[in-house]
Amino acid sequence: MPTTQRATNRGPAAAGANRRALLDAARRLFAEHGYEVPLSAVAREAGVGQGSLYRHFPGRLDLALAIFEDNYAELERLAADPHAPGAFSQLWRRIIDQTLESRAFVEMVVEARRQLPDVKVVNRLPEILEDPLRVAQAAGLIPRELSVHDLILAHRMIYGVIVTETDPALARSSALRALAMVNPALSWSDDERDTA
Amino acid sequence: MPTTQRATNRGPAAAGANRRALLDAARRLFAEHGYEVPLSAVAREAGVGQGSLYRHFPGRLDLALAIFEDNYAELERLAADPHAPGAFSQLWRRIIDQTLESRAFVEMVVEARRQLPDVKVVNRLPEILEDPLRVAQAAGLIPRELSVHDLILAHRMIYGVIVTETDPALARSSALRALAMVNPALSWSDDERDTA
Amino acid sequence: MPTTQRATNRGPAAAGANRRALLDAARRLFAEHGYEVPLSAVAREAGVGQGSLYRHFPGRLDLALAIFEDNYAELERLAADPHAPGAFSQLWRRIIDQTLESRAFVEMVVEARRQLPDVKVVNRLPEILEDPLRVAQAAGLIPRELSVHDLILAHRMIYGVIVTETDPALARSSALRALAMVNPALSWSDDERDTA
Amino acid sequence: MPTTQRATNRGPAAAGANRRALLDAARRLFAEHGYEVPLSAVAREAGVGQGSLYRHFPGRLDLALAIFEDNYAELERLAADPHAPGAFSQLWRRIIDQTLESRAFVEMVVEARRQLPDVKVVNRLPEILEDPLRVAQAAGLIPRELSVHDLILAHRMIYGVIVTETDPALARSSALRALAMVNPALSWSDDERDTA
DNA sequence: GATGAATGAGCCTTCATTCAT
DNA sequence: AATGAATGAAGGCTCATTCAT
Repeated sequence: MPTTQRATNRGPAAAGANRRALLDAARRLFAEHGYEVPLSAVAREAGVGQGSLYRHFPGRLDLALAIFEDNYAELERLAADPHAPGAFSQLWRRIIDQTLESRAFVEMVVEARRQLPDVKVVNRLPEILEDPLRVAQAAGLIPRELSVHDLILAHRMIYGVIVTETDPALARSSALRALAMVNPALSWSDDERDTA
Repeated sequence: MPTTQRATNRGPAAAGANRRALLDAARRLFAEHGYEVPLSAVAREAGVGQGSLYRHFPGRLDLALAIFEDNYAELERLAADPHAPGAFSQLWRRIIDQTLESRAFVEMVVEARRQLPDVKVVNRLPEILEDPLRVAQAAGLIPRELSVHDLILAHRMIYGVIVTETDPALARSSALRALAMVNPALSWSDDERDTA
Repeated sequence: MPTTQRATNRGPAAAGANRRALLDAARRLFAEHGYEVPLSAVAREAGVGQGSLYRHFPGRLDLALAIFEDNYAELERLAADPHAPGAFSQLWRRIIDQTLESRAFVEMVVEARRQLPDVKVVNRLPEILEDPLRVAQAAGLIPRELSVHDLILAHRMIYGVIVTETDPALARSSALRALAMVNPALSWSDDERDTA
Repeated sequence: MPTTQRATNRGPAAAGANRRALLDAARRLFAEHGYEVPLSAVAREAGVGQGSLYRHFPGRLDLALAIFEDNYAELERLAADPHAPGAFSQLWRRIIDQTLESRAFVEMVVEARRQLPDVKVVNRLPEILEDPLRVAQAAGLIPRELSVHDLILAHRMIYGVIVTETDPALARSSALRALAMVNPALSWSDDERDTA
């Protein structure tokens, strides 16, 4: 039961970089081929050995959760200063954009929930949205009747629109149209230059 | 996990019955375990040999499409008489209920779309909804500003809500809440006895 | 996720033959390379697909238990007629010979016991030996003071001798020497022609 | 499952200590989980880096041989003064006890022999036993007809008994019973306090 | 036609071994 | 000299698909 002769080994130095590469690869491949891509493909795409993938992320779910984590972290940065001008609007757009970027998200959420006994996959959006929403409502930018929970429900609805979109190129405009149906204040005209 | 245990080799006789059994089994297992259940499990659940499964449905997708077909057929029956009282309302509810019954639908649609070059998975809802909607609008039951495409978009939104619901028991009420957000005329109070 | 093109498929007819081929291959490879041989090697040696191996024997242990079973079955045949002349002596020799044939037996037993919660790997030797031993004692061939349990202990001792033998060619004579040490009535002179 | 948690990188200082820690860990894990425990587990249990394990012991076998070595060294200390009262008896008991302590010994021996062309795994028991045995025989404590080789054969028999024992708690008494069968002079009554 | 065993590609995972730090 | 991450071969297992009966 002997083993092998390897080629390159960039040593433990690559540890951090590998983790990042794996996350990026996973994000890319999940988006492109769905949540069920072979993990071996993720390792290959990341330019990393199978073993390293497993060291960093013992299971597919850990990869998914780490991506969630990243996304949440970005949103939390955006939500950190609720009084900045356009804080809510930027935050909300970013949430929708993240969803557009990862069509596989639904599958991930579904699977994550199927597999994790209970909490674990906490929805952190409520806390993230709370302050920015209040400020935006005080400024009259968002109708008072919209609660944080309404927004989260709206977000889930957008998931549905995105994931059922035949042509990826249309996903964004469909999502905006859907948002407008829910409440015009939650949508925006996407005139090519990402204007609000 | 077998639910429907058929007896033994019933010979060529059971030809038609097998098809039904397979569809039922697939519907059940897709709902319970997701679109990716082993096809062998479907055959087993149907009490049918592996080979028969393949004769009737050469691939997973064919199974999914046949289920779509069934659903559409049911809806078309409902839409056949647009002037029957409550025609639109019943049709619309059934659409939502079908969606609730098959949480795996999203995955199926997604996968079906990913794999089929183009058409093939035609969305037949537009024709189905057209007449009943017009009649309902004429009767003042549904606002004029809602187009067939709006309804289809709403349907896709409901997909999202259902599939992201943590607790299956809450799926229905979340869906209704979401519909109400889109347009109150599309929702209904679900007072336990499925009343409209 | 399509699959493959196979070469030969002798159909379900081969079912029984495959099982036998797998058992034979396992017996051979366990003996030659120890209990930890790759199961894939067993399948290859048996000229059978990986999947068939798993259908017949879901785990390594099932293979081991089936081999035990075979051995026991042979011994039970031998023990069936305790009054046949030389019944005990033949039975006892066969037990020792089986042990010589499968040096990997110790590992198997050890592993089987490590993995199976409790009983399951029943030692069937007591019942097998009981009647033949009594008859042999009545005939004055075996000393009265040897109980069935003593024989089983002796058998375990022989295991130890066989498995620790450096040169396989010496295993048999070492075992006989060991038996003679325990009790001369349990050994025999092995003058090339398997005489008792 | 870590038992011995060492602190952190203690630098080149701990050179010698590491070797000891590795041996202890290996002895423990071999006994607990069998000879095939992952070497990484040994390193972890020893609180030592993977690399250090390899520096000290290039392969699994080296670890096993070092353990043998330790055992032999202890026995040689005991055999150093054959005329001390009870020298043989203590030596013999210790041999049996060592065997009881490492049930994995059989596997190790078997594997060691399988892998090493020839000598290398020298059996040092003959020299160790020689003088103490002669003295004990002269004193009438051990029958003259027992040769050193008989003792070694008896030892191998005890291996078999120990390794096939289902319940580890019974291993010792089974071994003693077996020894008594071989020759009462080789056994002893183990009345709880390890008395001879 | 139905049946169910057979097949084997491919994925997940483990672990011996190397090597930058 | 120690550390621990990286590497990749290899083995276990699953499952889509075929095919003799």
